[in-house]
Amino acid sequence: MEDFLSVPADGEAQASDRRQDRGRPGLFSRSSLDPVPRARLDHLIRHVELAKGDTAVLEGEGDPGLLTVASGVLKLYKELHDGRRQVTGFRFPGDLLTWSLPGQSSAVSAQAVTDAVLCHVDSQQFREFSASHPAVGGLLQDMAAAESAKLQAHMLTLGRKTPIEKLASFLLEMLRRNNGIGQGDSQVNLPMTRNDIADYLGLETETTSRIFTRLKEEGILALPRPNRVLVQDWPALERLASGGAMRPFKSARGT
Amino acid sequence: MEDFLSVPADGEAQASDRRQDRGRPGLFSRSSLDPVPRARLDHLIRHVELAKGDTAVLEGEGDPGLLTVASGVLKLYKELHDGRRQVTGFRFPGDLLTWSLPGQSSAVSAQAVTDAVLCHVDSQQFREFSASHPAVGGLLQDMAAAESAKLQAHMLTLGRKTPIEKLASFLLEMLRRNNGIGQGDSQVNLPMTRNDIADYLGLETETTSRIFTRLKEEGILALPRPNRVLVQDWPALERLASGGAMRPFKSARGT
DNA sequence: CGTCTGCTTGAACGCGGTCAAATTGGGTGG
DNA sequence: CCACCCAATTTGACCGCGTTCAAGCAGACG
Repeated sequence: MEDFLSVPADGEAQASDRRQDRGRPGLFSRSSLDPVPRARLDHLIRHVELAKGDTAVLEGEGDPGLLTVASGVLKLYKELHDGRRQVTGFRFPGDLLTWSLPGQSSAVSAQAVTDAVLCHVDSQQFREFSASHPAVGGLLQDMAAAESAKLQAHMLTLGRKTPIEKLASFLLEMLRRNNGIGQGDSQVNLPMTRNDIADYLGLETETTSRIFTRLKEEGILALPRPNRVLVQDWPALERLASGGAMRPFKSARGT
Repeated sequence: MEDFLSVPADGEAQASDRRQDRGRPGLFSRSSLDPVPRARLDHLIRHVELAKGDTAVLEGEGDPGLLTVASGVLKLYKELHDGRRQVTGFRFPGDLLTWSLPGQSSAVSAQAVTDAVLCHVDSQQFREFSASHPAVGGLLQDMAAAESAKLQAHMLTLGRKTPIEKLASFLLEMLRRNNGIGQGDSQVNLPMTRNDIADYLGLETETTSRIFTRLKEEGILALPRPNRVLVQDWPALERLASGGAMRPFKSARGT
């Protein structure tokens, strides 16, 4: 049970993201759980190592079971026949990746954005386990409720926000994610490509790029390198994310 | 415990939708559950009657508990400060409306599209109950997984489909919903307004209306009355919904 | 019969998509 | 260490679709 600690250094997140990543690769590592059920649960876990770009789950392929992220970053997505792609979310260490019902196939695909390690429990085994450990079932319920809230918040973003508001919302999401985890507060490393971000926000890559540029010009953020974001005007960013105006696209290079 | 049967006739759905609606107003009425836990569970239920337009849950207001739909139709939605609205889903008899964690406030609002009756269980009581009845907890897990799959499918629609594809997807969703429940197969009554549909699909009312018209002109469906849809070219509709072309908006009145 | 709400239709505009090309930067091998 | 290469990002120019603004229309109800 100590072998989880042999988690490989995460390929992409290197420079900046290796705080929490190593920490506790157990199943619900972020959650409180009594030692006894925790130990029993750990027996059911199998670890899965992924290289950047590897597919962890493929939509329609049967019963991926319960998967959580031990280290690295993954993206969840769905595709249309002609290749149009919607990224439904990014998952970080400690997050629930997916869970399926015994015998059901997966509703989404998941791909590694960086090298990653997952924790896997067979869905049938988990079902049985949670039946005898109500706290664990409750934990999944909690995570499912949080998941549902997140998905719905993102639906508002997808359906009703302007591109600028979308990107602002996305950046805040990422920023908040590692404020809680420490680091220099108003900077993030974005391990995903502009294309991934675009697919997450229902935009095109070019649009996403242009808006990064615009936010930089407005002095709202700085981009030392494309993947490194540094917030310089929090209030402005938050105003944007919640629908607070600014002319829709170009023009008004506000100094 | 027999008093649930006093379910009021559902206001809007009158003409066509009153099959299943009366039936079994219990909590997980559509699901298999042993008689004993079922009876115990029923003790915790309180029924809530809503008139068309009533608000059942308001985003941010605390702990709505576990709510399911006994009869009628509801919409779930989120709003931006300036009034932009995203309908995240419609809920029909037998559906889970929302569930919250003890003490957590709701992530979405819910409003009655028609007169409706809900089943309500306090979240704390439900938590305790499901701890001693694993099957019930599992049921919620199942519904949560189905919920998550639905939300993600709709994210693909919102972010990546064209307006025509969006409407086609929506119509198929509604059609399938009452094919399983019986009725004349290729017709549905849409209890929600064009505006609700638009807010569900991330479009404007006018666009939605124009596309209805276009689908009618193409001979794909008929609209005896605005709220009554009759499918005439099922394959075409399915082709559209899954991303199968047709010039994006006007032109090409294909006879 | 009048009013009101929801639906439909029309016309014009402008944002974001699309196509195309330049530029950057990270990684590799000489 | 530098030169090179390829993928990712950025920038530019143009165009079309969906929104926006503005009337008409139809059915439901008092």
